[in-house]
Amino acid sequence: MTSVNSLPTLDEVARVAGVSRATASRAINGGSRVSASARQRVDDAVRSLGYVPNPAARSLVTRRTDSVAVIVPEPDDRIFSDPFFARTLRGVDRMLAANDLQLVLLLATPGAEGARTLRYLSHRHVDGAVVASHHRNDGLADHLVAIGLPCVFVGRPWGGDRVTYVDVDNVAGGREATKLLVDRGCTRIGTIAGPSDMTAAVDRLHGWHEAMGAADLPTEAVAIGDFTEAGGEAAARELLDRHPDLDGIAVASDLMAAGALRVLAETGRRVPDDVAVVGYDDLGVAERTSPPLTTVRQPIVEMAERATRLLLEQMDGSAPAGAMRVIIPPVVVRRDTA
Amino acid sequence: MTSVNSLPTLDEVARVAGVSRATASRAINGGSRVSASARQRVDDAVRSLGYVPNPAARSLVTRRTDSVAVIVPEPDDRIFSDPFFARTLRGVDRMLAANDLQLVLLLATPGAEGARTLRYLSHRHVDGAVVASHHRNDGLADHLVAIGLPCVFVGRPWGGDRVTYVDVDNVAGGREATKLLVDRGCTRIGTIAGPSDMTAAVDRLHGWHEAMGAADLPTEAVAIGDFTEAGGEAAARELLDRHPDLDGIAVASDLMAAGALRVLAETGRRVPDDVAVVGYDDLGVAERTSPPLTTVRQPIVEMAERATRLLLEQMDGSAPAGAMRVIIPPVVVRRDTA
DNA sequence: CACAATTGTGAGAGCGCTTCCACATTGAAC
DNA sequence: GTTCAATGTGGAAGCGCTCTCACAATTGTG
Repeated sequence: MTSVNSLPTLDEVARVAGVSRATASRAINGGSRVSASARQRVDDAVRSLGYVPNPAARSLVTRRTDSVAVIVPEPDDRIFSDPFFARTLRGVDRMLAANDLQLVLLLATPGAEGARTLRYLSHRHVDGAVVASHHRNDGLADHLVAIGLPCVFVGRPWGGDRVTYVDVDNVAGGREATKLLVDRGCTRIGTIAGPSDMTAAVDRLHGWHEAMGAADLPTEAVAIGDFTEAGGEAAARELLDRHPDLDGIAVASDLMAAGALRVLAETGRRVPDDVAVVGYDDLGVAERTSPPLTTVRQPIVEMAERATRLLLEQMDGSAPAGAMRVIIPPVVVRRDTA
Repeated sequence: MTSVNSLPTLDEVARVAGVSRATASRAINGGSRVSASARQRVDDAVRSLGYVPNPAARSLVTRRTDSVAVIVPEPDDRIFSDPFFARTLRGVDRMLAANDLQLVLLLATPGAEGARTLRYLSHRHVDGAVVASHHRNDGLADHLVAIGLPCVFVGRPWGGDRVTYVDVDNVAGGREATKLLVDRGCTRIGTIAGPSDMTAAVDRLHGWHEAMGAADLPTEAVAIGDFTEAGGEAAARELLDRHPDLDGIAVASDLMAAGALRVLAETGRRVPDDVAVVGYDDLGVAERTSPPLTTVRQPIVEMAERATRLLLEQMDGSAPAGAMRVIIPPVVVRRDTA
């Protein structure tokens, strides 16, 4: 009951329960091979002493820490605005909680800070890692493979077949989104792509090119944004400046699309009549734009859960040897902008 | 160099360096009382073996874990939309990183899940805790005090003088915001308050009452929102329904204010000419509403950093005995809605 | 030149826990 | 009644590290 100084140890529990430390340990850890009466006495002792096992001592011998890192290698500003991260965290946490594992969040700003993250991982402070969204050349995948830490990426990583990952089929998503514009009769279709150091952005742009090629349409109208609303605004402005006659835009994220919609409204273009727009993500933003955004759904929470499940399999050794990949088909969500 | 199976231990480092384990340990831990040559040999050995200390073993003897929990006891949906959490995380992480501490994120959904969080904390998996935004009756403050874990709250906790916290003066903030409306000549001023189980919401409402009382204005027009945009929308609708003649609204958060602005636009009211609006938070949302929102700034990142600094003092014993509180004065930010 | 103070070092005792092993007990099988 | 497995139990060996303590080697002081 007293909480100051030196918490009760397993020895004390054993003494109070009148059993050996070994038996007490077994009783506490789901123990098989413990008589009902012993277990009962141990339980009582635990309760009356307020005993809680010392995780350091335990993990010293079990070689497990029962915690998992979520690594978010992202420049600060995006974390604030993008619903992506929060949802990823939620999906992972939900899965971990169900397995009595703790989530350790690593906010890995690139550069010198990144070294800190790598160091932490090397120390085997965690049993595994989920990497949320990573950029080219951050070396994370390589490092994780090198130290042999179980890990899963949410979103296709660069140099991708060495690690397990879960992703939406972004090429197909980009293609479908663009096709929607083609099918409604648009002929001058531009795109606002994401930063070219992220696979999701590259893949969606690739999909756009595929659809444009299939429809025999020109592919000059490309602008790059940074997945933020402000970035989308700037990109839209640039795009419309260069191609004032666009009648359709495929945007690589809803947040950017929201920015683009604002520019379209400002410049007196009606959506979708003058310019049709398709976004990407459908994480809550798309429902709130005006008009509500037609978009491609990324089931982030589900992806995160799936990824975490794969990680758990790696951690308990039940996963097959190589790197696995799970590709989820995209779903187009029709609202009012296309 | 090999990474599979059994990492190198301190013993091996010592052997390779030709010193005792004790000396190796000293050399590695900023050691005083180690000759330059010994230190050099140990450093070389560490490098060549790729040695990293085992944190479990270390914390077993030092009784420190070098990690700090951030507890976010919040229903899921808010975490996604509110910039508050991301910024808090960033402030805390920045401070922890500077002190070589790790951030362990505890997403504590209430109820059964809450028990998991409490259990984790009892286990002394962390050296301290920062609690981000807490609700009445979650018992967190009591529990933390009971187990004697160093902790700091960001935002005034319920039953507040038992734990250290950092907060903006929300009463003053609510008062100033309302006064702004009074001073510009509004006489029929309503408010959209936050949920009454959060101190920030209660305090801001209190400030509103103070300002209204001082100006001798009626205080019937109160609606309650949940700090989300959708909640603000609903509350605004209700408020205008009951009091169609309002000429000013003090809203307890920018997100809710954004919802309210939309309702005002929909119902054909001009802002600020017909109805003036003041928000609260200024975390990026306020700049993007149309028109841009006059609001009260909460310097969240700074608060989080301050809180973390206080926590660190508690952890290293340099803090004074009792519970401390830091109250930051609010700053009104004028834009176009009032 | 004797003595004390300082510095660097290694032996060894734990930190609190899990788990292997050996040793009773017991009950079933023949 | 003997033989064997199954079942509980405790002793004891670590897990990898830090840190106290005793001791040797060095330096400084009178």
